Amino acid sequence: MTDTQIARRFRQIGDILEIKGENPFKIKAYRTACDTIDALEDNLADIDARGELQNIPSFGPAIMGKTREFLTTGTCELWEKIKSDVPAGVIQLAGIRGVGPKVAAQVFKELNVTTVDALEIAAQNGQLQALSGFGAAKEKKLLEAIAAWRRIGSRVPLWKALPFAARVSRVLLASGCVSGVQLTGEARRGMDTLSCVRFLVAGADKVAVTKTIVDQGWFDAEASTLANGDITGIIDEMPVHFSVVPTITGNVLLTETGPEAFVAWITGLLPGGVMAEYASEDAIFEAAGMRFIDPEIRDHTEDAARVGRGELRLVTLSDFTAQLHEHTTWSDGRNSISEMADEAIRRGWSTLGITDHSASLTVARGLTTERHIAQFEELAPLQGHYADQDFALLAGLEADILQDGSLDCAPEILSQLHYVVASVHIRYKETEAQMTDRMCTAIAHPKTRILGHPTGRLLGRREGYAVDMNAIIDAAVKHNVAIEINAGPERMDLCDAWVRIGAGKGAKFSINADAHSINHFDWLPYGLAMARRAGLTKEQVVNCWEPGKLVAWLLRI
DNA sequence: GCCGTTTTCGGCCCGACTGTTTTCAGTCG
Repeated sequence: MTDTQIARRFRQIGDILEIKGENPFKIKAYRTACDTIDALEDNLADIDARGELQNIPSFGPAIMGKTREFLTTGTCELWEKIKSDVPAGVIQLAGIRGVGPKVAAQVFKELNVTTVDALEIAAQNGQLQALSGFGAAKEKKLLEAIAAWRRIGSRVPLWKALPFAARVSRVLLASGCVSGVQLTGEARRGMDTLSCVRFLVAGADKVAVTKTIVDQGWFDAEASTLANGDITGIIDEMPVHFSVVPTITGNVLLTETGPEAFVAWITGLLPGGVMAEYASEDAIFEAAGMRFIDPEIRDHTEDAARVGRGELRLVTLSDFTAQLHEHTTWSDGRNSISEMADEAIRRGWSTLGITDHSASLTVARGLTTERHIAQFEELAPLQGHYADQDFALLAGLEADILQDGSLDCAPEILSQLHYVVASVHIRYKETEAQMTDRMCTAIAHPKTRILGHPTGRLLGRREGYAVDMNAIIDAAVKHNVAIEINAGPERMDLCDAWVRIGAGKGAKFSINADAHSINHFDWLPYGLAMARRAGLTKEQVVNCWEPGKLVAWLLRI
């Protein structure tokens, strides 16, 4: 078995055990094993040959033993025992909001429901009301949840595609017959969700490359090889397309990246209006009399043209001077204040705002007034220490926007803070009018400088709350509050379409990793993707401003 | 299941919300 197949088996074992009602921590252990294997640099067989399996974090005796069974026999005792206990469709049911493992198991056992379609029909026919714990209201909500699941599930979130792409690159490049791997299409253009994950794979021996791809055991079912040698199929429920080419030329890369309208436009600017063979994309743009046009802006030809003419420069990672929305061990973060600050310095930033959760978010150990005072006592000497290094450590707070729109923080604490990131975490299910009022009230608070993850969406999991985003943007502009582009991979919130509208209304933005550990700063490209697709420049992003200007703005000086 | 260790076994995210129930189970953040 390949490592990918072994990882997949561990995930399937976890899924089945969950429906069977096993110990949740055991389930988590199998899922962790899957993620660990996916992230391994080396392959399992080599690691085992060196006798180093036990050195892999999250590998204990049980996972290690089953890994060896998979490596030597292609299966394991536990898998053979449980694999036919729960149909795959039942596991899928648990992905619907409001349906968890218990309900999935219940409808499977009592109604023999094994697919989402069957569950929908059962709900439409009122069959679920016969089950204990079900009533008309729950049945109605379930039908809505299934509709939402269909909307959400129809596209692949970028956060799911990128780690997969990294694995594809690593494995294919190590195979010996592949000379280059490039992610193209919507993913290269930085879209938050994709209709298909597309790759260009280069290799002199096309037959060998194709065989290598198919033999990895990635595909959920049989992959299809098209007439031109391309391979398509479903991997981990993602539509995936591999274009196999001898070398990755500029014209192939440009065409595969798309979109079609952009390719047609740039082709029209080329000599003779024809796309000839170019070694690189740079060569194409040069021939068209343009500078390099970033993939993220290619969906908007007018902006793309401005980039090409050198009139628009999109914000980039190196433009950041600050991060303004960060958590530490004071709430639900994994690193201390000084660890976060040291990391910020290492990354070349000059300002870091510490914004732990507020008291009402008890799950995340939000700061009570007493603990806030204690945090100030820790912060004060650190601020002096870092000031000596020309680094500003700011006392902030991610304050919950309470139901009445007030900030979740005592006035005596609020007055001591440098600024507040105001976010909605609780009571999502208000009407649009209520939520809009609530958020506009929070935006109007003088301490609020950033509106955190404005829509509350979670890609692939949850649609945002109902809110009038036009009214929110107007309020943010009026009160000089920056709208966050949260770079959490599952959030990418605000989305590019609204960022574009906001920018048109003169809004400011703040791109934040919402980091809960020093590694989470690596997420910034997800937020940048939204900003760059919307055509933002560094002037429109407050945490790209020079430190003096930024701090003055934060403090409303 | 794994982990950390008082090297043997308890802790591991826990409380709010919802729709059911008639005191609670399941889901979610």
